[in-house]
Amino acid sequence: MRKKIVLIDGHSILNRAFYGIPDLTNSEGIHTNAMYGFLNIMFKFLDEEKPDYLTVAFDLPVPTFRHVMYKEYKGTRKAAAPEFKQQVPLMQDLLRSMNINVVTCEGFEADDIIGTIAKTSARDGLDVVIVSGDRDLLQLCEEHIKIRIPKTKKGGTEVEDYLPENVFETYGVTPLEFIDVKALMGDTSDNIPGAPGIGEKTATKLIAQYKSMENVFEHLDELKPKQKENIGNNIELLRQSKILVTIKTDVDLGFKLESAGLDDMFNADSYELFKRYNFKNMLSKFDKNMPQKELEVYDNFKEVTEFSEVEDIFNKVKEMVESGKQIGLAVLAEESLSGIALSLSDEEIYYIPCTGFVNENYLVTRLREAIKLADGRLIVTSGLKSVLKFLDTTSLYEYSDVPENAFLDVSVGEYLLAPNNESYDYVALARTYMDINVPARAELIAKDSLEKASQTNNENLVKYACLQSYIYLKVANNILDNLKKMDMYDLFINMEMPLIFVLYEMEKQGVRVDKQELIDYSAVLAEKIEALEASIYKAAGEEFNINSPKQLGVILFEKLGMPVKKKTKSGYSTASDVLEELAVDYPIVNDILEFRQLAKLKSTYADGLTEYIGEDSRIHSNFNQTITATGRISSTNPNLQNIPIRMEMGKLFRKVFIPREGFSFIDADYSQIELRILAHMSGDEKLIESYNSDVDIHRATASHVFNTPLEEVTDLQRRNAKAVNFGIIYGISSFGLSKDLSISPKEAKQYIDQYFESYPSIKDFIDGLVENAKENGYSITMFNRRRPIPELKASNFMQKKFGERIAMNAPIQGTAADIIKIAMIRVYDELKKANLKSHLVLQVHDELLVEVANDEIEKVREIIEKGMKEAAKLKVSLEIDLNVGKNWLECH
DNA sequence: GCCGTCACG
DNA sequence: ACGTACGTGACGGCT
Repeated sequence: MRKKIVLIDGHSILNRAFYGIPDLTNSEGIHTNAMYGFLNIMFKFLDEEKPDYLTVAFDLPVPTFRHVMYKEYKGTRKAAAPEFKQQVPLMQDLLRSMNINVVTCEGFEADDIIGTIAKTSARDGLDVVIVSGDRDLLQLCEEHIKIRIPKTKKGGTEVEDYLPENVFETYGVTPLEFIDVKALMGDTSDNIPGAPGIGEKTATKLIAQYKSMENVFEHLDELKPKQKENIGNNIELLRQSKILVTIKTDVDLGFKLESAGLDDMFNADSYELFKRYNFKNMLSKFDKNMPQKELEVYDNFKEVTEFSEVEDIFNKVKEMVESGKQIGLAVLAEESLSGIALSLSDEEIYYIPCTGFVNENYLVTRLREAIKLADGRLIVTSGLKSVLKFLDTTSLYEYSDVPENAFLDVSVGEYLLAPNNESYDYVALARTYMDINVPARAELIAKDSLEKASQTNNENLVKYACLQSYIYLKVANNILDNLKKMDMYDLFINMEMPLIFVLYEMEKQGVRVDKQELIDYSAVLAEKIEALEASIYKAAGEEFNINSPKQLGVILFEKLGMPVKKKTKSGYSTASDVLEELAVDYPIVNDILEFRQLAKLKSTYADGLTEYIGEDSRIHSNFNQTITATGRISSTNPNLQNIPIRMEMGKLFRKVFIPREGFSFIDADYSQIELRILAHMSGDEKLIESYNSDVDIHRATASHVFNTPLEEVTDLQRRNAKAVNFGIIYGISSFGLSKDLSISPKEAKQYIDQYFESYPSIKDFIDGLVENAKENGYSITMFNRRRPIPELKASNFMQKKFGERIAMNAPIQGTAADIIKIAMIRVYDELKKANLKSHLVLQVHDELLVEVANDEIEKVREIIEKGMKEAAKLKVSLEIDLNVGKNWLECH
């Protein structure tokens, strides 16, 4: 068997990866997309070729012999993007860390290195595979030298493979003749001139016929007069071109095959770098090489079913908790409880399945006994909100006897430390804090439910459970230390941890929805939609799927010939702002707009919400605490934070949200909380004064900006001022404002300039926000919540601007999120303390909806008012609008 | 699984 | 020149 060597054209593959993979940045702001793409391509080829040897060749950033002989060589090539450049040396270091042979050679290019190694290796009896993004290398092709050119197509990479016969099929010339083709036609990207007027077609034809450039020179008389002139007048230049495009195969490299062996690619050094660059899905490659750390622990995972043993474990847990020691807890529950895992130490990690005498009641009882003994945050877990569900489902106990401060939720803690992350599960925590890559749920128990997994693959289920409890316990103090270091311990302990209990209660309570009303409304919508459909089909002259932007685009812009105002990546934009413009001239478009609106209402709200109404006539949506980068909470399954309010047709959905019998709703929302926060944080006297004198804030802004007495501010001026106020909060840009107000960016800029002239301290404030964020790499709220902004380090103009807008917005939006979280906790605590039946049901960013017992309305009104208004002490007052009603529409 | 669209703050 | 306002989630269509 011939041995095989793979040769990679480092620069060209890295470059291809850079443009093929969207920008990626690690937490330090280092761009990693090219490296990531390179590794993907490299692993793919290693996998396919299974070579014995591997070498990656790179250019050096110094002139080569080509530059010396022809000073215009690569002259017009524009400088590479800095995001690319910075990755070149990093890539080389990364490869070296993987013990991969990286070769460079002063005075020569990567092509020459590859050419030399390829030819010598082939001569020495190896199979050679060259991987490059560049067709220039095709000239190296021969029986045992294959060229592979990866192409990034959407849906994966395709590879073009070239052996000599493929080169001939594709180009009609042999690999060696390819050099002459190239010399004749030139190469604009390398600034090689070639003969004027001779392109790829002609050059190929001539070489196919005459076999070499020199032979073409011999037969100039047989050419067309123009070609004869173009080539004949440039013979010297063309000879030089040929030297330039000929890849050297005799460079003195001192290449040793032994040093190109593949050995120990996945070692501790490379692991560090993979982790640093956040190549998460590649870390599993290290598994079989670095298992030591994990295996030890896996051996200590133990399933315990013997009743007396379970008793012993719980007794030990109680002892530990009593003496102030932390334990790790993971609860495995879906429809029902499968079991719990307890981690007491590195040696004692137990999975206790829920079976036999060890039933749910038993487990809950014993666990609660331990929790009640905890003085301090000793019960370490993740997803505490769902753990509470398990602790609460028993009929044996009152849930409220469990002390809140017994728990520590490591995922919520990690969210504060890195709110941009997408996951805070045990896999992510193990990577971040323990440098290990542990199997994810999907790897252990596939798509099975937990119940099914316990029957089919119990061993993996035990591993899944124990791993979690083990990791939670392991990382807890690291996370606490980091929170303290970053001054977020208070935020964690006094805001995020207590909030878990509030959100749990809200989810548990849910909100009542009138199912029949929803179903009826769906039917009404269906009827209207059908009528609109008929009218649209008639106007279009055919039936089509109006919900398909693609089909709709064809009808509107091709068949009906409407002017194209805006395009998307994949075709014509049919977004509502575009359609609204068209509606003036084409009445059919109004029907389409209405159809869209009603279709949305029907699918998302009428039919969508109906699905979620439970046996208790209530919707129990999920409030997620670890999603947003700014600190807001989000709502899913269903999303109850985007129930319509602005449009008449949509509003009606608020009517189906109703309180239970004997209860009412109180809805309270902050009045312009973000602008008030801006007033406070900036300390701007004018804005503070406006709020303290209780004038309409947008009117006051208009008065200042347009230099008009308050009473004379026109509606238009007020509207403009309002838009500017929003703009300030979003991170102002003249372009965004101009779009919002349908004015020119120039006019928008004037408004902004005028605003900043009127409010200089606000300008200073937001400039300061950006400046601080640039200096620190993150923004910060009044309550110390951080948001890292890696975008600020981008050299891409757009991205940096985006980072700047985030830096302006995040502290304001985040502080508002902090404040309403405080309010929620206070309202929750007060309701509980007063032993009231009323409870929070929804939070919509600046609004709280409370289901209130009819005999508690006045008390609860006071609690809400106090809780919200006094949630933070600002330089301006926090005002709320509060209403009582019999449905959500009525009280908002 | 991504895109375009649109619902909310 | 670049080509956008900040933060979310769900749906239908399409690949």
